[in-house]
Amino acid sequence: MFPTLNEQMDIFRSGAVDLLPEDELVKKIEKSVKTGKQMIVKLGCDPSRPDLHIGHAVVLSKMRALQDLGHKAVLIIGDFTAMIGDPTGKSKTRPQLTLEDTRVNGQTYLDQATQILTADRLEVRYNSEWLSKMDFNDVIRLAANYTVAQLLERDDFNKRFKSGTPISVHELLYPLAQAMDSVAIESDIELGGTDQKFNLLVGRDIQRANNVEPQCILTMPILEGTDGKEKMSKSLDNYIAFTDVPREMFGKVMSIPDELTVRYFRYASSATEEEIKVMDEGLKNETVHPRNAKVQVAMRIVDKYHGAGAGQTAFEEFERMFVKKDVPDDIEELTIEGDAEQQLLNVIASTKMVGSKKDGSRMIQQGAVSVDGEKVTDFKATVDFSEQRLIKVGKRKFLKVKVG
RNA sequence: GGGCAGGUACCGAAGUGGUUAAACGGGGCAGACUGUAAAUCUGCUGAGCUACGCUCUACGGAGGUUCGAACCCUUCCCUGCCCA
Repeated sequence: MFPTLNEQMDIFRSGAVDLLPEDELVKKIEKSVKTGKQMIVKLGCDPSRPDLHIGHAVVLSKMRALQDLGHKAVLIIGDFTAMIGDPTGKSKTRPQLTLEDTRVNGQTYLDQATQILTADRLEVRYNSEWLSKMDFNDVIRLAANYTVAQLLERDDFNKRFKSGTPISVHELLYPLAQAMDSVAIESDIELGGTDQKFNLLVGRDIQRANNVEPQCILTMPILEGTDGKEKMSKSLDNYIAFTDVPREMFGKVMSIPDELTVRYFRYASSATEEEIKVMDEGLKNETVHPRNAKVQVAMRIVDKYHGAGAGQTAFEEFERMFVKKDVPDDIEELTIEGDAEQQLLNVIASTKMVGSKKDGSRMIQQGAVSVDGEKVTDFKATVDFSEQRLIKVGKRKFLKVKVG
């Protein structure tokens, strides 16, 4: 019923950065094949910011691949740990959320994650289920399993400690809380980004201390954001969200630095190893134009989230908009109240096309605003809105407005 | 508990009584350019006002001194370091 060991190992290894300890994993797989019992694959997620981007998809796709092998995926929604606020990669402590907030976010997260995961062989657990039941005794017993020096090995804590940035005690508890998740569900393997390596490894120690067979860990690369420098994250605004409309998604992929094209192809689209190889070689020996390669990647990514064919449409629209400097065809239309003749500044401010009136007047003076293709530079100008007018602010903001 | 150093706009960081909506850097936005929303160059970057000037809000919080405070004083809160 399960594929053979070698076939499975190929899937496990593909694209992974760390797979530790490999010999333990081999034993687990052998046991699973022999007994016909599925392995428990854990993935923890942080519902404090539930908008998934394609960086998250790297790990989720791996999870999906393991589901397809026949293993059981357990998605842990860290509603309890989100109240602590995972300090990962942050120089500052995150805001703490209420349990209620995290529940709502958890559902949103789940809705998006299931775009990649299959509902078969999927179990969703909230970690407040067991963490909220622990009393102070339990916490002390848990904390006794780890030393401060061990926790300070974690890169993030280490940096903060050395630079004198505050670390609260509750943050130190975060890896331990997460490790308790592994105890609770008795996971065989836990997935995560490379930034989670430390946390995942803590899981092994805490499982062992609780007489649970230690999990293996599998880490996937962290995808760079569209700026090509930092990791993709919402706070850096260099992300491509699952929910981005095709046009946005396509454009954002086009904006990544050329060197990242193949990486995005491998980790963000569903390309096969063969396809990746072809593109990589084509770019290296210059038989493939970098732009065309990127277009291909962009189309594949759009297809992945918006269905086959969506990429092609997005591409055509992109061409029209940027290469031919034309306007897109699905512009939002808005009907406003009042007189036919209205001040343009008021209109763009009230429709949120600009941040404030002050901001809007700056935009107009900079020549960033046009009406029906005519640039407007007088911020006191009025426009007759009895007919529908096409307003453009900056490069990408369009709105059709008329008085109704 | 004691000592020292700090808390400035989205972030980092100057400024230590008036010419400070606050230097500079990063980020963001816009314009030009580009295969690209990359790179580069240039400009803008608190808000309101029918407005090239005026008003309001702002330098951890609250008071105070002063004609006038981010800058001085009091007090409170927060952070780091050292000693105990």
